[in-house]
Amino acid sequence: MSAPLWDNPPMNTTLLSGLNPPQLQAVTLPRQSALILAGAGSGKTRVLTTRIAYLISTGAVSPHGILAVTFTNKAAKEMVTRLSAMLPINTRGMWIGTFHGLCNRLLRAHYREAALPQTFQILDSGDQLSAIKRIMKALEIDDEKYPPREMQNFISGSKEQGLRAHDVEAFDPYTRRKVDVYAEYDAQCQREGVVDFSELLLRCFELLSRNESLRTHYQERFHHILVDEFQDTNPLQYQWLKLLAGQHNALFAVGDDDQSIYAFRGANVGNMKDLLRDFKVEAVIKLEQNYRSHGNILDAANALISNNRNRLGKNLWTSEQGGEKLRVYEAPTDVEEANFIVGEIRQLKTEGLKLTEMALLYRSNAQSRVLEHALVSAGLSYRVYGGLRFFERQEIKHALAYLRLMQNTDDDNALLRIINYPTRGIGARSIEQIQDSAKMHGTTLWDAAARAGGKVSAFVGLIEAMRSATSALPLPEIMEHVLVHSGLIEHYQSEKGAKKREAEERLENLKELVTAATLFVHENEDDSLTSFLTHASLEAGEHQAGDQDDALHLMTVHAAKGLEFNAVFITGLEENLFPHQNSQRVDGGLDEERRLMYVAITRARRRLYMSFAQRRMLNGQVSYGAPSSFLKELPEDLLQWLSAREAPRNPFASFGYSAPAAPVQHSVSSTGWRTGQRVMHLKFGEGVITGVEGSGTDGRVQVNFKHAGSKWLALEYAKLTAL
DNA sequence: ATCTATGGTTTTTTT
DNA sequence: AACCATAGAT
Repeated sequence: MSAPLWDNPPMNTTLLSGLNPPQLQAVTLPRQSALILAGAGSGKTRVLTTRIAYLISTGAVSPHGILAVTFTNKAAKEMVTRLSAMLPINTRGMWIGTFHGLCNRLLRAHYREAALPQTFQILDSGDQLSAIKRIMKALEIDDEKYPPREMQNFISGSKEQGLRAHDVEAFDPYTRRKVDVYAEYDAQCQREGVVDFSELLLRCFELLSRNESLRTHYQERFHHILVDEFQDTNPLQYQWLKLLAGQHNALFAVGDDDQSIYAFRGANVGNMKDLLRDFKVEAVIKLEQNYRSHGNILDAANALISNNRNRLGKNLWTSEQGGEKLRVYEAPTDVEEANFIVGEIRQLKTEGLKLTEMALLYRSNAQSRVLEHALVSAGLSYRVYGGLRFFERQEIKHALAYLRLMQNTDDDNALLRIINYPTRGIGARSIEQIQDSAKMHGTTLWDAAARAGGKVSAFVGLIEAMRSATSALPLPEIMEHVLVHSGLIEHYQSEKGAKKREAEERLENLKELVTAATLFVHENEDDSLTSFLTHASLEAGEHQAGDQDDALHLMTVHAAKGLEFNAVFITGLEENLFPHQNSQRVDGGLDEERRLMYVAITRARRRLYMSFAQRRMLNGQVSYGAPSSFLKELPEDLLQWLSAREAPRNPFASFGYSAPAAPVQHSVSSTGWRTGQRVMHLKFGEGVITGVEGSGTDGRVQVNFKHAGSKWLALEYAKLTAL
């Protein structure tokens, strides 16, 4: 253990300074279970990390005795970073991580007891779905009647409740069939030595509940368990925590019921009330002072969330009263909404606000397209968070599948993915034969393939050759070898025509994969292939380069939780989009959407824009939407409408309320040009109007050209064509 | 066996 | 608009 730092606790002056009374109370609480109700922007992360630092530096516990759980890798990383800044300790060996990451760690350490192969691999949701499809085909189940996606939700959902197939109550034949698939799926995963996300948790839970000595060992070790975003825990996670806490340990849970936005994934806010009961919690501390947002923003958020029932009750306040009003903009179309936003961003930029200080939020990933397009035309740099992650790209998954198969030949999923990619003359017919043979002999596909001849045995030979050629190589070189000898590189290089560009990007990504491997080897003690593959599954999205650039943040509202920005744009505030249509089918769905809106609003420190469009492209066709009902739930006197309300273009739509007309911004000026208009110039080429001055032919316009940059042009001379 | 065209379906949010 | 699965063409 590290030297006792608790001889001279300097934290009373530095560590604890600046905490408000409830924060201080939470941080210095004696060892007992507690629930900290921490509102948005109330210093939740600070309290959590400071408490850990406090416990360690006062000698209450050694770093070894702490278990800190978060939901995202980002949050875990943040905690570690802050902690190392507060304390001169090595955070490396500490158990700080996500539920999935920690369970993985535990299962790796006790793989035998958990009945898993040492190098078990993790299926991401895509892998899981294809595994399920495979099972369904084998069981000859009609995928019209049983959509694979639904099956996936059923299986994951059951696991998140802590239910194995035989635990699920099936009263009707329909459900019984699903249970069959669940059971068969689990058996298949076991055969192949793979686990899905929820299996990590369930397997870990079962391991601890069955194995008393192991359970006791960890219970005695983790004297203090701290959980972030407790409102997002599902029943299984809660049971897992209970198990580790045992009778004697303290569970320090931090959460905000108003920010519970993952019920669709099995999260159960009810866990907060259960915690109070199960742990006989006496310390409920509310952090209600918000240090983030101006008063108007907070007032709007509070007004909105007050429409929800069954809240634990919290009153968020700030000493920063007032501030700007919330700006609301109604655009005719999604494209014009995007152009408006671009205009505002430019303005904010000239006022000195950095792009990184601004965020563009939307309800669903598909909405980023239009926004991105406008940003590209305007030459503004941005960064999309979430969406398709690096390790989820098909070329990356293909490359990794080779590695997985090389390491674990039982992995049928991996084999099927690459046996004919790139194409090597093994078609559907051959694959079927292999599957039949495997079934008949009761072996894995790999063994069946090894028995076959011709092209199939050539494939088997290829994998084996790669394995022996790379067995002694460091990770990045293994990677390179596989990329070349699998034929992936050549395959993408030979792509031409329409797919050329796409293939080039894929090649770039493959190169990037080698870089990622190199980086991984440098940063991790355990630089084994298994470890890297685990990293790829568990931290698929964390791979973000160029964070230091001044770039705008684009992300879903979900992804924005926990973040804050000086200026925030909430876009697509239309009924059926936000709140989302599908939420109406679910019990309590609207309340969850409202909490989501609450999260969105409370991301903003100073300025908040909310916009919507009368018309937008949705699923490939034009749709007309009414303004989001959430806008009506915001106090009118906190809002500033930026657009005059035009008559709705849709004769069938009638928006039930009107707002005071405000000066129109970005309207067509007397020059005949308006900002956001795409134009063509004979010499400079394509561009977008970003500013208009003067009137008639005396005026001039500012155009940002794709290639020639930004220029002011006198209308009298410049020949501009509208695009 | 593989490529291409077609048509039907789809997307909410994610560790 | 993009993705997928399947049928038909090569």
